[in-house]
Amino acid sequence: MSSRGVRHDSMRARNLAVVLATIHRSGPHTRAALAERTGLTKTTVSSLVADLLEAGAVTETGAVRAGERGRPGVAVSLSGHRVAALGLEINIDYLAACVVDLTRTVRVRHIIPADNRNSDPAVILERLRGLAKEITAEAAAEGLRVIGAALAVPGLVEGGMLRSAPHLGWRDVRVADLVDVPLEIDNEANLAALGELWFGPRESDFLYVSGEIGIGAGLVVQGGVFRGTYGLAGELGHVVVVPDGPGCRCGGRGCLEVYAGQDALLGDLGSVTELVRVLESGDEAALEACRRAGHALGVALTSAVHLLDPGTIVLGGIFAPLFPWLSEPVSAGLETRLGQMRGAPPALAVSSTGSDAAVLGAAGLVIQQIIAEPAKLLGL
Amino acid sequence: MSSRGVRHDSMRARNLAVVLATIHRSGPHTRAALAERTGLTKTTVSSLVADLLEAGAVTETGAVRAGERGRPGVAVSLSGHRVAALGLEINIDYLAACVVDLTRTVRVRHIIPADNRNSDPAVILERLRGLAKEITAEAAAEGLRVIGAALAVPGLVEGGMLRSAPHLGWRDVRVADLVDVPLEIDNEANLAALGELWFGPRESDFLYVSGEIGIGAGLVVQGGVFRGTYGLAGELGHVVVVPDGPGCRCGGRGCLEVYAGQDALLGDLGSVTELVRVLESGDEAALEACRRAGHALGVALTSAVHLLDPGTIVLGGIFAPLFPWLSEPVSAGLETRLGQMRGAPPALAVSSTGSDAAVLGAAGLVIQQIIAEPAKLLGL
DNA sequence: AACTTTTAGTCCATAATCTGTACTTATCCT
DNA sequence: AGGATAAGTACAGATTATGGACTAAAAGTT
Repeated sequence: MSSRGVRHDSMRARNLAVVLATIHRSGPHTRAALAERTGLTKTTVSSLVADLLEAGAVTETGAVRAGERGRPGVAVSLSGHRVAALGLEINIDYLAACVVDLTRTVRVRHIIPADNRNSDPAVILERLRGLAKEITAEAAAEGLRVIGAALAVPGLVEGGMLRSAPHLGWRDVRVADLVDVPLEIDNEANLAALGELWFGPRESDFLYVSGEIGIGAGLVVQGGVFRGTYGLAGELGHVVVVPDGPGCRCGGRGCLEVYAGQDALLGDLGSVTELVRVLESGDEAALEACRRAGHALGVALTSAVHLLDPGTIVLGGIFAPLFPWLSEPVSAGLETRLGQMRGAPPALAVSSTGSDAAVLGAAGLVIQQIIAEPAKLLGL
Repeated sequence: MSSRGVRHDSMRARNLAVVLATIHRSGPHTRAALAERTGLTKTTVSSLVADLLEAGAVTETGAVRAGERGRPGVAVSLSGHRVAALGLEINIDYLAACVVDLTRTVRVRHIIPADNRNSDPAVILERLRGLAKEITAEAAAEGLRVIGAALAVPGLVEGGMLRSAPHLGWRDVRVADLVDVPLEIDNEANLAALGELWFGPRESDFLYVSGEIGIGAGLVVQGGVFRGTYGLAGELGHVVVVPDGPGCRCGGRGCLEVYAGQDALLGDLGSVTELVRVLESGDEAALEACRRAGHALGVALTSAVHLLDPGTIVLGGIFAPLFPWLSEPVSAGLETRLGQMRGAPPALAVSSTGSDAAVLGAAGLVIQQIIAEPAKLLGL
């Protein structure tokens, strides 16, 4: 709730953002079409587009004939040639980075396998800094200037600081000076949700369920992630499934994570790939684990639907490859439990962005910021 | 997400709103203080304040000395003398209406007891129309012009239409032409949450839990109510407490409502007042019912806290008079279950607005709109 | 082939609004 | 009484959007 007044310069900044956002949301437009949609005059739009062209945010991409007669307009599209966003991720067993241009095209991508459990933050961050430098240079070779970055971490983030990442064994780590552009830090599940929004087929509001070692969720509302008062919202993994169930590492009992976390699903198996293999061969213990997890997910998601009212539920992370075995029990659970309360339960979908969701979402967050505040980030 | 461009008139409209909102949030200000806080110049603020004075939204209320020396400034405060908001409520056993001025002072208030269960919408709405007319006239006698209204109903609202109100026995009722000013309709729990925000001691984000026959909740985030994709968010009453518990009227099993709804709490007793009396006399069955309800609330709220991350939890409706008996088991449940996950569980508080919360919140919603868009609603 | 219609985009004078400096007003301090 | 300090106002100037006139480019019409 900005309580700052609007001045001439912020009026123009806002109008630049409106034009850019319109192109971003609805594809290439002629200046005339932009004027129509934004309610601004053709003159004003021309002037705004001129600034955006100069800043390299948009390009003119040939003539389009609007109706049958009249002078054809010139389509103005987002430019993939000048500015770009850097996405970074620290996870349990890898470091990842990608550079994405304004058209949401992934231009460069790197993943370094690593065992980051109980690691020294300084060492890992130094390695990540190197990776960022390298990938920024590769982007520069393609003519792209990275103007912002975001970092996804598997833990709780508050005030730009990593408060705790149990699986990394990190506490209160300040991430600064990693790159020489503005850097955002956010939770893996939140950014994976944005990844699904920006690089998947989603259009509207949805709840992204991120199955990793823990289970997180990111609720996307009106193009942004709902974070709650302290940024701790979306902890689906600790929603209560059985009030007197087995103890959970969080101190609670019968949390979803106990039934559907990676450890519960894998049992003795070493990896999700392996689990999928034995599921395909019809292994009864594995099938039963999936049924149990699906049932628990159905219960927790029922509570989540009642509280959050998402339009769609997207299963991601390790739940994505397991979707064929989870989908049935989860949607059955939702259907019988939600029953009379609403027309139909939210649609259940599988994530399309795979394990890249979080890095991609990190880059997407930056692109979102560029489009929301072009004047600030493009130096207009 | 407005995609409309900013023009000169919308710039001014925004600045009027910024000034008014600053006074509303932080009390009377001199023009100089407003300039400081909004980032606008003194000149601009003077001009904006002049318009707001003329529209009757603010008044000058005497001199204030800022520092030690210098000319004293003139405090500009919200005016309670010209414009007002109408709050309306249809509930199971009464109709209510109130007129509130911009200073949040309740100027007129009426409650008509009535048995609205399984009633004819047309009849009740006609009665409400009469009540609205009457109270508007009484406000006019005090010099107040009602410029907007909102209606609280115990049911699901979608697209300005009452989809279903099970306890009234209403379905798909269109409420139009009830009054001759713009009318909003919303769910009782959502508006009660706003009532707590506007007329209670709350400042920041909180989850308002509304105990009535059903149990609803309204999450207040950044001054507004979080509604979800279809406006169905906050159905705390059907969060799963025991996955295989007793069936609920919603079709699910073991919902919170089964354990902590009015029916479960009252047992054979006729009213909450009566329940309080027997609790005070130490009736063991009643105490046990409260403990059970408190335990169930603790479980459901744990899930809610993990998903929504509210700063505070406010118990309202019938939970308010029962707070002395519920507070202990609820906060114990939250504390042990949330344990390691966050610093401390959200504070647990009792609602101060009593059974008026929803009507008051309805009026508060209108005032919120006046303050957010003064140019539109005051005709500037 | 020339003329008309239609739509896109630009030019330029005008209008709306905010800014900044100078000025007036009101109070306290010495 | 004179000076210092802060609030509020006046007015010229700056910024940005508007609106109508103009140019540009295409298709239809005669």
